[in-house]
Amino acid sequence: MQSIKRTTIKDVAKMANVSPSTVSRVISNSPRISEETAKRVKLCMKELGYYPNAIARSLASSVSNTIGLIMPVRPGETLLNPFFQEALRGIVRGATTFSYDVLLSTFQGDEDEIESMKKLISASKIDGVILMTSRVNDKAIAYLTEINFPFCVIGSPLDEGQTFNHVDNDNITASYELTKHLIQQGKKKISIIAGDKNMIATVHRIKGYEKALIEAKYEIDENLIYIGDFDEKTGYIYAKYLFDNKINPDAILATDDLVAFGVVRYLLENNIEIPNEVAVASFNNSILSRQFQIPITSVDIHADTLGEEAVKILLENIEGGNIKKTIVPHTIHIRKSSANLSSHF
Amino acid sequence: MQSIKRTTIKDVAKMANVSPSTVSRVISNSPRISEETAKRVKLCMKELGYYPNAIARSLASSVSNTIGLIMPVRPGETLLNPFFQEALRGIVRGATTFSYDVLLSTFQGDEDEIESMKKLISASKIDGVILMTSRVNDKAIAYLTEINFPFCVIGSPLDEGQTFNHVDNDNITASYELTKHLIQQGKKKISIIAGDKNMIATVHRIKGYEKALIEAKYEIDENLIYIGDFDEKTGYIYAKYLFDNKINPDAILATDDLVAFGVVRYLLENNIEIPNEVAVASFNNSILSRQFQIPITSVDIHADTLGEEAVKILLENIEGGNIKKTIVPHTIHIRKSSANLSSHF
DNA sequence: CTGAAAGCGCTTACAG
DNA sequence: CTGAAAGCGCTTACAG
Repeated sequence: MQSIKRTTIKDVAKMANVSPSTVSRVISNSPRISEETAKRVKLCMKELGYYPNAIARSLASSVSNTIGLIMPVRPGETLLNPFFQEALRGIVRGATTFSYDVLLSTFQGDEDEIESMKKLISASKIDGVILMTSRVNDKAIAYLTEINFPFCVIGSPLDEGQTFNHVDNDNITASYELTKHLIQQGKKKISIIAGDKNMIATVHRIKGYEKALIEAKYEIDENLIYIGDFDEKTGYIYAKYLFDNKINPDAILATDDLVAFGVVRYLLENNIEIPNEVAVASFNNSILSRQFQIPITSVDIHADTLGEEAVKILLENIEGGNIKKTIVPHTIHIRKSSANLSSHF
Repeated sequence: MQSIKRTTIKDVAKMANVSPSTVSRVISNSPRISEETAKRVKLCMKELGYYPNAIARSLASSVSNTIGLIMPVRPGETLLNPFFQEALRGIVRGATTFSYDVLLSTFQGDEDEIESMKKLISASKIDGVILMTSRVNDKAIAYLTEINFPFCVIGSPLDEGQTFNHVDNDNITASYELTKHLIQQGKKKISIIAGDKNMIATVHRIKGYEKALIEAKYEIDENLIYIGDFDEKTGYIYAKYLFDNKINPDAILATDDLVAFGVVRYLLENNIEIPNEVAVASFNNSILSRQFQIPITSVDIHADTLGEEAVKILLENIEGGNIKKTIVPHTIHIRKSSANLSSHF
């Protein structure tokens, strides 16, 4: 098909008896074109089956109408978490609304993160970037800020000192409320098993947990706080550790459903009764948390909304808007893993 | 940052005292450049922090190094199915291996499917397309074949008559084996609840089911065959229908885990014992099928491998290769929903 | 092995 | 309201 001559703006111009400039203006809906001319040109475009070449347009105008999605470190892993899938759904929905495409770009194996980003941006394939996470001392955020390239983070700055476009939940409050719920269930020894310690979300969720403990005048015990990865294994391993070492908490807060699944699996295997002996609660409200062997109390962070809002903020930024943030409200779903429910919630 | 003059091939040429053509050849590793020159040019590129502009390159060479991923009809729905997530993972992995990016493009709301595709291809943003499904009388496949644009389908032709690049499981055999397993469990009245009837996978899975019944000299009963959507609701509704109307099967085969979840939910709510009264089996082996309230027997179709293989075939096709197909072997996981297991499988 | 020149298909000041 | 011309940053025959 490469051999077939493609229809260009020139063909349309010739047929409509106008200049290519005029056709170009019709395509971009320039107001400076007479209605009559516009109508005629549009007719010719349809007649010829003409569609604009986005690449040529990009080169001439430095606009690609494409959002870059950068996945942290290992794409395989990220893509496994249901959170990503949800967020992606929102991003695609948002992008579609505004006629943008989404480019999934990943870091080549051993390449340096910033190097990959430079390459991607210099390639001119994207107008802006959405980062799926924010980390402590995030290099990607620092770099994008430095070169002043439009971006929006799904996540938050560590504290108020730093400012950049972002959408997030109020993770501190969500975790605080979840912990408080466990306290209200009469739990006295609440452990937290968290994912990746470099993620701001992890830091915030631990903070909220501690805030609730302090408020209830519970002691903050280092033996109850564990940090691993965002996976089942982490949950299983630390749950096992807690009981092997007779630390015996009566509640475990996991910072991600996947972690909670590992925790529950350990508890079930060891015939530890949920929620009476040990209550479990977690984050993300993936379909699994609802349908799990034991339905798990979980915070719905509305990842799809986060994704959609991130697109909105990014596009405003591309248009020249100021730095913005959006906080998406969370919803806590209490289920059997943390409460003796009489009926279905 | 728009104001900052970007480093171009000309700057590198000037610094290295060669022509832009030479720099271009160094970038593309042309063998016709002396090692010495290449080395010098590369040094200058690094010095200047030069990265090639992929858009300009695309326009000049008609190659974008980007794969388009076209999602069927409603992006929101597709993205919900774990199959998609798995396949996407494989696609991204495959694309990364060959230094390709992945463009997620979706059909605008009410636009005609082919119209959207024409627009996307004319835009020159992609070198080839991966289609996530194959359907009966698939218009997208027909169109891409007609214009001879490189593509690969995750799915199969309806029969041997049609040929196009594709990767798939042997769905007929997988479904045949799964049904046979239910028969071997002593089940006499096996119902099948299938997703979207326009999908080739659905057609093939029903075919495999019927093949097993015929072989076992069971009657093929229209009252046992139901077709809906790829969702929980479909499973729930038809399970309810089966029992409300006293059809009372002793096994239900679902063509997707999501459908099976609906089936199981109905059975549990109505205190129908699994697997003794009714056995359940399904497809896709999503994490949920393992961890569900009752672990569900499911066929692992290895969607991530399907995605990765689709990329390989597509790239070969872009390079001018012939039409190919790859069949990825499936794995059946027998779980408690269909068999009384003494130990964990 | 290297360079000059044309061209990829658009956009956009500038001029009228 | 419209057009001629330059330019976006590359690639690639063609010539040497």
